[in-house]
Amino acid sequence: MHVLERLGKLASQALSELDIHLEESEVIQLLEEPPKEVMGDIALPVFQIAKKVKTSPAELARALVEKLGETPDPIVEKAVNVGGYVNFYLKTRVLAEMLSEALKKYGEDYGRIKVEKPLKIVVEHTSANPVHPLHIGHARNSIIGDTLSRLLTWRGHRVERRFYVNDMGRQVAILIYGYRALGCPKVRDKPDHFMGIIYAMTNTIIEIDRLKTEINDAKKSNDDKRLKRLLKELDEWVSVADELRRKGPELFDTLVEKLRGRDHEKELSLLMKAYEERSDKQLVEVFRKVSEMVIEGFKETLRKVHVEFDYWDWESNIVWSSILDEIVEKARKLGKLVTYKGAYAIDLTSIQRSEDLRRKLGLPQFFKIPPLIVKRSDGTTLYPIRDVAYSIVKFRNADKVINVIMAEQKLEQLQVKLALYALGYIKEALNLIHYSYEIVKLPGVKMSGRRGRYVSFDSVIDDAIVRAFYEVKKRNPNMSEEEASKIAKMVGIGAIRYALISVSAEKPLLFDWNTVLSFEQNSGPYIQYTYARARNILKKYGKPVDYTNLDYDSVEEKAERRKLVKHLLKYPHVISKAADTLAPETIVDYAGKLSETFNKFYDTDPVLTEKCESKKKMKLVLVKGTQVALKNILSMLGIEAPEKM
RNA sequence: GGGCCCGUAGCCCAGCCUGGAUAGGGCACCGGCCUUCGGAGCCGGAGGUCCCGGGUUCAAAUCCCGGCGGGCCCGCCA
Repeated sequence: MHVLERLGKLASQALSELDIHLEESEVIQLLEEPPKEVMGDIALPVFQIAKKVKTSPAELARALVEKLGETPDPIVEKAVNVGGYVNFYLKTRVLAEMLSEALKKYGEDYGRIKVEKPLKIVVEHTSANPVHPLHIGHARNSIIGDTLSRLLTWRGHRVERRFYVNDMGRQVAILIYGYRALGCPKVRDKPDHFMGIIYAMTNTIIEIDRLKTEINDAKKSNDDKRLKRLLKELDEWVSVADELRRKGPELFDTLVEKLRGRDHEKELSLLMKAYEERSDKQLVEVFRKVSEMVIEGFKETLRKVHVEFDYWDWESNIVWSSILDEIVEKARKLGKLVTYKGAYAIDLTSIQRSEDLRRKLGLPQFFKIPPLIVKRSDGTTLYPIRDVAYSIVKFRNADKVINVIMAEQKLEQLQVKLALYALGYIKEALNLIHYSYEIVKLPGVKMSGRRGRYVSFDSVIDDAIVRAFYEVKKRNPNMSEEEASKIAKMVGIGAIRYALISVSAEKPLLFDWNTVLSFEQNSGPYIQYTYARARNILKKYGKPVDYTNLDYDSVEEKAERRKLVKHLLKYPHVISKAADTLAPETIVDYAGKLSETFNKFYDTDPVLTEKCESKKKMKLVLVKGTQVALKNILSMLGIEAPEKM
C-alpha cells in the first residue's frame, strides 16, 4: 500500500473515533508535504475539518495526535501537532524498504503507472504553413506537442501524432506565384530555407505594389492621415526588401522583373481557385511538389530534435473529399445554414444562449461569436470550416483530440468547437482540447515569416550543438572527434528541448541564447550530467544491483539519503499527474530537484568506497533509483541520456 | 468598444486551479571546496512593497471586485 493511502486510512480512523466522519479519499486530498524537512514527511492541515465541526484547529490537532498515539502504526514513527497541522514522521526504514521492493519488482520500468482505461488520443501539433523553415516559435509548439505525446504514451494511452499540412491558403499560393514566376528554379540549399526566401521576397514585392497603389489613391483623395500611415508602412517594407535582396540579389531582381505590372491579387485568387477545383493538373502538381519539398525540410529539422509524426494530413485532401459538402448539407438539414454578409454561414447564435453550454465549452460569459462563414462568394472554402471538417476526421478513430496551437487562435478554436456542437458533434466538441501556448519572444526583434525575419529552428540547433561540442572537448581533450560530436548533439538538443518545455505554456517565452544554451543547473545538460554520474557508479560497480540484505536503517544516517528515498518514492505519482493534467513543465521541475538532491548525496557520501557491504548495497539502490527515474524522465522529454559527457 | 492571457529579487522562472507554517529555484554578483565514484558539480553570502487599492476569511502571492502596466484576439486571411 502506498504511503498516502496508508496515512489517509489512519487519519480517517482516528477522526472517526473523535466522531468526525470523513472518507479516506477526502483525507488524502488534504495531505501535503511540509515546507521544511524538519517539520516531518507528510502533513495533515486540520483547518477545514475544524471549521466543519466548530472546534479550534489547535484543539483538533492535539486530540487527533493523541488518538493516533494510542495505536502504533508500522510506518509512522510519530505524529505531532504544530499550530493546526498534524505532522507525520515516517519510519525511514520502511520508506527505504518500499523503494527497494518497488525497484526490485519493476526494474527499468519503475514509476510507470498505466491508466486503467487507455484512450485513443490524437495530438496535432506544429502544423506550420509549408512556406518557410520552422522557426523558434514553431519549435516551442513541436516540443510541447511531442512531449505531451510521450507523456500520454508512457501513461498507456494510444497516441497518434498528426501534422496538418496547410497547403490551401493564400500563403502557399504566394509562394507558388513567385516560384513559377522564377521558372520553377532548382532548389539550392535546404528546401524549406530556399522556399522561405522566395516566399518572403514574393510577399514583400506584393505588399510594396499594393501600398504604392493605395498611396496613389490617398494622394488623389487628399487623405493626409492615411497617406502618412501608408508611407510609413511602405518604408518598413522597403527596408524588408533591402534585407531580402542582400540574401539573394539575383533571385530578388529576377522576381521583381517577372512580377512587374501584374495584377497580383487576381492571379493569386485564380491560383487558389484552380488548386481547390483541381482544374489545372500541372498546377496541382506544382503545389504538391513545392509543399512536399518544404515538408521534407521540416522533417529533417524535426528528426534532429527527435520529433516524429504518424500522419501528415493534407488540407487539400479534406477539401477535395466530400466531407465539406456533407457538413454544409448537415447544417442545412438542421436549419443552421444562414446567410451572413451575403455568404453561406453556420449559425452559432442560438446555441450560445445556453448558460450551461457556455460553461461546458469554456466560453467567456458575455462574449459573442459570429456565424462561421462556409464559403467565399467565389465558391471557395475558408479555413475555419476546413478546420471543423478536419476535427471530424481526427475524431473518426479517437476519444480525445489535443490541438497544440498558439494562444492568438483561441477565439477561432472556440468557434470550431461551437460549430461542431451546433452540427450535432457533441462528443467531439466536448473532447476537443485546444492546448494553447504563448509565443516565443526575441528581444528587440518581431519575428515574421512573411518578412523573412526569423531565427530558424535549424540555426538554433546548429548553434547549440557547436557550443556543446566546445564544452565536451574542453572537458575531454582526448576524446575522438566522432564521439565528441555524438555527445555534443545529445547535449545541445537536451538544452533546447529543456529550455522550450520548462516555462509553462501560457507564458510568453523570452528567447535568450544564454538561457537556451545554458548547460548549468536548471538545464537539460544538468539532468543529463546527473544521469551520467549515476550511470557511472553503477558501471564501475560492474554487477547488477543486489536487493538482498540491505541495511535499510542506514538511510537514517545522512539527510541526503533519506531525501533521495522520498524523492524517488514520489516519482511515479509526479509523472502520472503531469500526464493526466497535461503539465509537462512539472516533470522538468521534479527532475531538477531530484538531480540536485542526488548531486548533494554524490558529493558527500561515496558509494563504491563504502566498507560495509549492506550499507553499500543500500546506497546502490539509491543510485539505481535515480538512474532509472532520470532515464525515463529524459526519454519523456525527448532528451537522450548519455553515459559519458 | 468587448473578450482572453500575463505581472513574484537586477534578469529568467516555480508556487495560484484546491487559501494555511519564516514566499522557492536558476542566471548574474561576492566568498569557499579538486590526493576520495566525473568541478556541466557542491557549500556559504547578499538580493523581495509577491503591480496598486479595496473586499471575503481566524488566515490572501493564492479567492472576489476595481484600477494600472504589458501581450494577444474580435476578416469572404491562414
